[in-house]
Amino acid sequence: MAETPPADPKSRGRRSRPLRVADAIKDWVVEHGLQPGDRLPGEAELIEQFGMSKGTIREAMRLLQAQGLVETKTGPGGGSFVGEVTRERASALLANYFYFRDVSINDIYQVRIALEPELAASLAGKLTDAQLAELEAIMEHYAEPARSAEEERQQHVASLRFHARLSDFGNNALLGFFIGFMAQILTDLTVYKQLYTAPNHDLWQRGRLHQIDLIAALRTGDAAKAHAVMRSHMEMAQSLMDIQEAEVMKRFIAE
Amino acid sequence: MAETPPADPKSRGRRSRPLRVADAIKDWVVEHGLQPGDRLPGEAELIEQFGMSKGTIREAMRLLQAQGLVETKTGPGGGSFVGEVTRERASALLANYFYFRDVSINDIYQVRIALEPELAASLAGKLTDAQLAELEAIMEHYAEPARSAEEERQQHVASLRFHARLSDFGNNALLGFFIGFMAQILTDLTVYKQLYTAPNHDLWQRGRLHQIDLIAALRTGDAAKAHAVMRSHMEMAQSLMDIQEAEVMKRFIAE
DNA sequence: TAAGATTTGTTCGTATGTATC
DNA sequence: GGATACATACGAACAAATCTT
Repeated sequence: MAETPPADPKSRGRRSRPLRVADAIKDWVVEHGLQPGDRLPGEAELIEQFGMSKGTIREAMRLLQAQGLVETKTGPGGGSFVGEVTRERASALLANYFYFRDVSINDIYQVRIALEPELAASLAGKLTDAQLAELEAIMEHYAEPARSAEEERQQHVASLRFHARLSDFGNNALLGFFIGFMAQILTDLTVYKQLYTAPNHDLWQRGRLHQIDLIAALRTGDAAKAHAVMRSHMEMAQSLMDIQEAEVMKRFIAE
Repeated sequence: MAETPPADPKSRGRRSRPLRVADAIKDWVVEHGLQPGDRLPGEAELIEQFGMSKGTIREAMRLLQAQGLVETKTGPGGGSFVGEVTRERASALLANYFYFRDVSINDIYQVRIALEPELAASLAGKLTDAQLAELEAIMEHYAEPARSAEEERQQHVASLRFHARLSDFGNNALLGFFIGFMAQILTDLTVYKQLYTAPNHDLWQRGRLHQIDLIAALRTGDAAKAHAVMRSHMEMAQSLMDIQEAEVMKRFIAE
């Protein structure tokens, strides 16, 4: 695991005890190659090992818990365990980074336009029938044009889920996370703000046709076609959002 | 800010007190629109406000500290302050997500190939003379071919810094973070493992020419050229790494 | 169902460390 | 250097959760 950078670089030597204990435990996990679910020493043992008080040890565990690196359970058989950082938590922690930074919808789409076609192309011909069926099932949520702002919003969330699922199907965890993260941000935004409140039959139809073409290209394994269709789809979505220069990501997320 | 998702979704109601306090403080920060550096209530005040013990409050602060959301200082005028999540910390937290997942060098390059040309194109004609000069200064670190494995490694780190700086110059914080994150991962990898240990004069020359062409295109504002050159550069780098199917990101990073 | 064992969760009082004035 | 205002750390006790019998 990576060392947590100190907030103040000059405070190298005078890091607090919980911080040092947390680092030591991380190193210990790495050196012993512990896997998610593996047990960590209990509070009592750590108190003895480090020669520190219970409170200090517990603060160290909270530091690790907030990062998703450990989970604790009470009761017999309980204790602290190595945790696998979930996608949700990683998204939440990363979203905090952008909280005080200005990220516009256009910024998000600049990245989506570059990444999503790449994903689509790499997935062409690689999806199972079950996966294709799942994508088609999601599309059923917007088989009919929306009749209200609320329905429009629900459909937009569903279409973002389409992209998030697609990103799960690849075998590139990095690409999958980046795409899923952006879908998550846009979803939160859709739910919180009154974005996408104007049902537009024409755009609905074109967006749906895009996805139908995309599924077809994915099924037949036409990577170039999948890339082109996804690119058109993204560009259309971007122009749709272009008006919305709202601020984005004005919330936190973490444990 | 975003709520920290519980490790176990079913444990909605029985979240521990430090967790609930941390969430309450986050909400309080958001609702009051506090900015980085703004003061949070002191321990004593929080103890009274929440009606909880000092230990519980402190554990809550550790949860927030690990996420980079607060910083604490001792002494008069000290206390807890709203913190801005640094790029380093966000990178570290995100790297933890990938610790137990397999991310290959090829995976990283699939994303780089999609993103870096996009960045280069969007920056064409937008850089100041000072920024261009800084990039050229970095290139000086590999003006001559490496004569040893160690020099080769240093040059590779420097060339990654080139890309990281370039990503800082854009005004898209999202794109900048993604690119900088990948450069960071590759840098750590270069330092830790014996990657890039075979000096290769031919590849060194081609890589350097790429960057010279890139600078020229950025200066003249030729977006298409910048895109193409960066794409070639990335593809060459990828083929260079292709042999290295080593596992990546086998370390943690956080506070 | 109930009791007991185990482990984390929480409190309180006190003392120490640290930075500012 | 001393006083002040904070966070930091310790220790003992008790509470709550959960597994086993």
